[in-house]
Amino acid sequence: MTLDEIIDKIERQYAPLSEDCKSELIKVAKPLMVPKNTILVKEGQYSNKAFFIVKGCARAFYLKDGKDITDWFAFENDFISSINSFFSNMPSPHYIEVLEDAFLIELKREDIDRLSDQFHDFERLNKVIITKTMLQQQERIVSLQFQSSRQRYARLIEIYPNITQRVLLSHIASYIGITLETLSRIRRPNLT
Amino acid sequence: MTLDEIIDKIERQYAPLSEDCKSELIKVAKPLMVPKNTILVKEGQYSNKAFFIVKGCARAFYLKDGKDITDWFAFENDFISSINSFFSNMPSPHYIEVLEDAFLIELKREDIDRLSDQFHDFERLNKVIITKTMLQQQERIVSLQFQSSRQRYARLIEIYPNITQRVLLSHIASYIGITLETLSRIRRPNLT
DNA sequence: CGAAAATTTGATCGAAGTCAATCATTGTGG
DNA sequence: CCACAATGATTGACTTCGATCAAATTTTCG
Repeated sequence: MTLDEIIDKIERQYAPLSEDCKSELIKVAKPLMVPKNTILVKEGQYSNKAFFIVKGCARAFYLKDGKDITDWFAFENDFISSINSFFSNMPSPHYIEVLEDAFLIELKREDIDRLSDQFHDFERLNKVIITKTMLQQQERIVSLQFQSSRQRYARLIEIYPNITQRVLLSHIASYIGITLETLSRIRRPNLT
Repeated sequence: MTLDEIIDKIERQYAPLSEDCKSELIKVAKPLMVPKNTILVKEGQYSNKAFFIVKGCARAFYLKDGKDITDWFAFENDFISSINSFFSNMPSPHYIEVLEDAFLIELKREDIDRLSDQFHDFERLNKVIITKTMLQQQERIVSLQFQSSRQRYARLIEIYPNITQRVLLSHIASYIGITLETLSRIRRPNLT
């Protein structure tokens, strides 16, 4: 898949870009093939990179009292970054880990900011991506606030039907705010 | 406080605007004085309005199985809208209620969209506001996912030191995902 | 194949929920 | 301007969901 085709995909998924903007974007978009288990961003690092996932998947997680807690999953056509570091310029509380051999596009914040200043189109693309993220987070807050662990798991499966084939249950468990053991019990053949 | 002064405030708080953009914005910004307890948006309504709070405060909440659950607080210099309705064009799952006699600025989505198309500046302002919201939500997710109810309450007080004087405890309780009774116990003079 | 990693299962515990009653504060009509 | 009704907050008793600790079992992969 060429960079042109990938950018087309991004445009279809999010918002269109002018030809000028696209040719500038191509100059700074860095294709990246990375094997499973690669750590893209480490805790404590100032990460000014965002990754678009062409193929594969990744997660953001952090270590809280030695426990590994997944905070975000990203699959094909999603972006992932260390949200706090990228947007607030803080040392990243997150790690970002690639979960399957992946094909990514890396973008630096300085390039994103420059293109956003230069092209109204690109600013809009940016806004659309952030808005989508915000809406996903909104749904997640509602889920964490009022749904039982069963309901949260059911909802995750609704959104990502085959997620269990792609990521470890322990990652899913911490993502929906429960322990691995509880998730295992939830998944057990019904004993009504 | 004049509309000009308010727009200055928004610029300082979020992002600057060109003179052209500001004069267009003034044409569509609608000042609004509303008394305490006013419902600005009702559940089921398609709301295409966002409100900037000059003075006073408001909350977004919804009714889940008859229970009133607060999903968002907004104070001076904050924006509030029915997030799903405004951004995804769905019937609003939320109510928006004014909690103190308030001075608001109402903006319609069609105007916001038009100004965003017309002025790169305004698109950026938009993006900055949405980004800020997204980062707040991020913090809230982390809080709901890993902190005890005590920690969540302490954190809320850190962010809004005098919130308890401005909103009901029942609203605070549901916002941090606990019952009113649990909040009451948390607040009780320490019994270590 | 065999060791390490991932998942399941079991037993017990604790934080927060529910239900119910009481206390405190607020605001309105006589 | 007080009385008392309505609303808001606290407290108590009991229950429940999911956490923790501890194996046992299954899967993955070198």
